[in-house]
Order: sequence, then C-alpha cells, then structure tokens
Amino acid sequence: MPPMPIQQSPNQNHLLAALPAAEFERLAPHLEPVEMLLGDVLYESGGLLQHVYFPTTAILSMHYVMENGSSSEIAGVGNEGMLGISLFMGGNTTPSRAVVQTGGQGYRLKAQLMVQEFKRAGLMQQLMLRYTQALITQMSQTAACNRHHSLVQQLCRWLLLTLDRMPTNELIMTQELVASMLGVRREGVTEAAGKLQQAGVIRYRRGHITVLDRSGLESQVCECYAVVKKEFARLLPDVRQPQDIFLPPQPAQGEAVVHTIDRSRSRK
Amino acid sequence: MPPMPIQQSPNQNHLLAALPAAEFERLAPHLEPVEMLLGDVLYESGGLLQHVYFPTTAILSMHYVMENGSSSEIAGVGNEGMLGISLFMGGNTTPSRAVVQTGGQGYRLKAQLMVQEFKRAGLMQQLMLRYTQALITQMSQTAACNRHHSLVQQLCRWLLLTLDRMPTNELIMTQELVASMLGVRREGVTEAAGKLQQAGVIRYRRGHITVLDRSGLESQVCECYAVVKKEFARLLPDVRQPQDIFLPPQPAQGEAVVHTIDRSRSRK
DNA sequence: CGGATTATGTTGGCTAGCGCACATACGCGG
DNA sequence: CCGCGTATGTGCGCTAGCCAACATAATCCG
Repeated sequence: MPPMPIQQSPNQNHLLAALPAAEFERLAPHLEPVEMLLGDVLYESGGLLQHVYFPTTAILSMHYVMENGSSSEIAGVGNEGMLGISLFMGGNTTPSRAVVQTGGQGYRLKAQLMVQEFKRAGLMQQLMLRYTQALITQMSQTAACNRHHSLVQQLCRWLLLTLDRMPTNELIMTQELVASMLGVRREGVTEAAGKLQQAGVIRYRRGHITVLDRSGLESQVCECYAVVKKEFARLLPDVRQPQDIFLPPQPAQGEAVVHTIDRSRSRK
Repeated sequence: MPPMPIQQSPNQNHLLAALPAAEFERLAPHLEPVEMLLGDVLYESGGLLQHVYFPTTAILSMHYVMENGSSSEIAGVGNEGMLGISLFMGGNTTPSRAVVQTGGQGYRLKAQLMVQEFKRAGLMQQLMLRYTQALITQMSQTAACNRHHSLVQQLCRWLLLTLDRMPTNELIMTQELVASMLGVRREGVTEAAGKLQQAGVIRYRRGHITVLDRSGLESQVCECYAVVKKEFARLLPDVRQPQDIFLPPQPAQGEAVVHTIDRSRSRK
C-alpha cells in the first residue's frame, strides 16, 4: 500500500512542543513536514547541512563509518530531540552521517532559519544547548558502555532507548541493522537476541522485533540507560517525557567516589 | 623541591589567546592562575561547577567511572581547550568527573562570570560553541575507536593526543594510570607499551614514558587521531596550533585538542 | 505457485583482552 | 645506603566476540 499521509503535528516533537508560544509561532510557518523512509541518508559525512530535522514518529541515527567499513551509532534521535546540532554549534558539517533508522514523519527547517533563530539567544537557544548537553552525555556514556559492558546489556540499552521513542512496542528492523548500530557482528546480535527471546523478553521474526516484557529488559540493562535517561530528564524537565522512565533505586547523585584516579578497576 | 611558581600567561591557552582584545580585556582581571597537581579532582560526578578551567601547561581529563569501578576517559583537555562546558550548555553539572592527568598550571574563571560572558553572545560564545563541537567529535570518535581498534592503536592515539598538549616528549605517568584512561587492564598497557618500546618508538621507566619517535606512533595509530585533529583544525583555525601536526596526505594544517577542568570541588 | 532474495540459525576455529596470582626490580625516603 | 612500597613483567586459563562458511527458512514477486 502507498505510504498514507498520516496526520502529524509539530508538537509531537518534544523540543518544538517546549518552545514558548512566541518563538513557536515565528517558526511554525517554516516547518516543513517530511516523510522519511528507512535507510534514507539525511546527512552524508562531511556534507553541508541544508536542514535540521525534528522527528515526530521517525527515528534517526547518527553514525560513524570507519575506514575498514565497520560502523557504530554515535547517538539516536527521536521525537525527544533534533538532528543537526552542528549547524548552530559552528561547523556546518559533521564527520558523521545521519540515516533513518525507523521510517516515519517529522519536520524540517531550513538551515539558515535555524541559525537565525538560534542567534536571537532566546529560549530556543537555551533549549538547543541543553539538548546538546544531553546528547553529549548520551555519546560519552555510549563510549564507556562499548568498552565495559556485554553485548546483551548493550542490546537492552539500545532497545530501551529506541522503545522510548516509539508509539508501539514493535521495531521494524533486521538484526543486521541492529548489528551495524551497535557496531558488532550480525551473528552476535542473533545470539544476544536469542537469549532475550529465550527469556521471553522479546519475540522476533524476519525484520521485526517485538518487546514483550519491558521490565525484563530493564532488569538486564546496564546502568548506562538510566544515566542517559536521568540526564535528559534533568536537562529538559519542561519537555514532555516518555511515559515510563526507568530510574532504579538511585537515591541521589553524588556517589561515594575515590580521591585519585581510579587505580583498581577490579574493586567491586 | 618546592613547586616553583613558573611564569605563565593566559595566552598560553589557545582559546584565551584567540579571544578578540576587547573580550579578553574584560575577562583578564578575573582570570585566576592556578597550580594543579596530578590526581587533583576538579569536578566530582554530579557536583556543581564553581569554575571553568583554561589549562596552560596542565592536562586535564574527563572521566566516567562505572558502577563496577572501572573507568574510561571521555575526553582530554590541554592548552588547546577548556574544562567546564556544561556550565554554559545549561546543566551546571556533568555526570562525569574531571581530574588532573598531568600536573601544571592554568587559569580559572568563576562560573558566574563565564556564563555572563557567554550570554553576551559575542565571539567568546562562538568560540566556546565551536570548541564544544570539536569536543563532541573527540568523544564520538573515542566511542567508535573503543569498539573497533586494537589496544596498541588506541594507546598510540592517546599518546599522540597527549603529546600534542605537552611542551616536552616525556609523560609523567604510570601504566596503571594510562590503563584507567583507556579503560583497559594495566597488564594490557604493559604489553602494548612493551611492543612500542621494542619497536623503538617509546622508552619508559617507572612512571615515565618518553616518546622517541613520533612518526613511529603516527604509522601505527588508527584513523581516529587524524579525524579528531582535522576537526579541531577546521573548527578552530584561528587558534594557535601546536608545533608538529600529524595530517598524513592532507594539505591543510590542523591541530588543537580540547580539555576542560575545574578544581573547585576537591583540592588536596 | 514457485523461485529468487534475503534474514536468520549454526558451527568451528581463532584471538584479544580479561582476571588472577605471582615474581621482580626500581627508587624514594629514612 | 638500605628497605619497603609500588610499578612493572609474566604466565596461565578463560571467555566474548570475531571471521568465514554454510544450512535453513521466511517473504517478496513474477
């Protein structure tokens, strides 16, 4: 069937929704609704950014492709955020590329208008900067997670983050694709997903992954998911939050820390 | 011997040096020279930022410490950059901690003054945002590198990045410390460093690592180093660049590494 | 309906890096 | 100049995840 033009509204994107009326009105006429298909490349590595994107139902993904062909996701962008921060950060390009991870809708805004609005130094600017800060947390957490946690844990993290950006609990996505997101082999994903299916947490068939038991994911995921969620909640509190946020027993921030650089990685 | 008060000047920091005269003059009276000792913790995870730091001879490091005690460097900050971006990005804290990786001098600026200056939306702001963008590249490249490259390659990358921030070619640093930076075992570093020493590229003794042959490092390092360097050069071209820059076949010059520090919270 | 395409399952061998448990030796401080 | 504290060297078993080469099966499409 043809892609039916589903109704969407800009305020399905949390950042747009959080804009004060005045700023929103100024932008609204220029928000161009776009349909994005799975696999579409929105930014090529090193290319100039023509638009910024505010997904509503689509999910986007920033990638880095290495010389040897392997790739890793750097960060994902759903209706909680936007794609194209490097525009107002000063470079007009990024060394990463951006692709559509889940087909759907969104809005885009011409680069020049975005920069213009940013330079007004209003709430829009503040919002964008805070979002960027949250994105930085997500990226650095991913770096640490890549290093220290198992594939299954990382898969759980990725599924939860993706789930939070979705209206349903079914991802349209091959294991191959998931593998390229996590930067691992497809077989590795098959194995990890197999374990989760065995545990009754997910079910999958050709190109579809359905989450049956969200709390099952939460019980296996590493701390990284909660850290990212918490930081988003802290930085963008006024922004509508996904239904259920996973925040374990965590009492407060300001944990017991050692005084010098951690020298005993094996101290449990 | 006592730590002799070595002469330093704010323009030894590339970001400060790149400020237009007017903005620099405004800030100068408030730049407070500080001596930072190896191991000092400038920001604790989740703590409030009291100052931003502009290293001149010191090298700082942003870390993330995981629940199981293992840790990874997220980004380093030397005289090419500053510590404390989350201040003007909107959060007043970061989930990461910042420590002194190489003792030395620098300047710090009270948080409030920094924010004030940033809000003037002058060149200072632009500079800070560009720096942040470069930092993002460094972080995401690290994430990908963690995933796809060997320990030796990563060690080379780290050594080169650190070298670029140093006046000499000798790091005061134990293998244990390097290990905690890279997020690997100490024994792994011993092995990797052993290989490099065997190849005549470095020499080390108890707590000292001397780089004998920079080009040797460059020939073994992965692409990640060049990507980061190139991005810094692109985003901060007006900023004074370190002496020798590694950019293989590339015509353009490029170099500048970013780091941020703040010792406000725990001072020994 | 049937064949081509593509996603997933499986297997075996391989290696990097982990964890642990030491041995050794450097060099600072008394 | 001696000695202890700590940085470094090594060895061994182990495991996660890699690489390659398939077998099987679901879906698309003619």
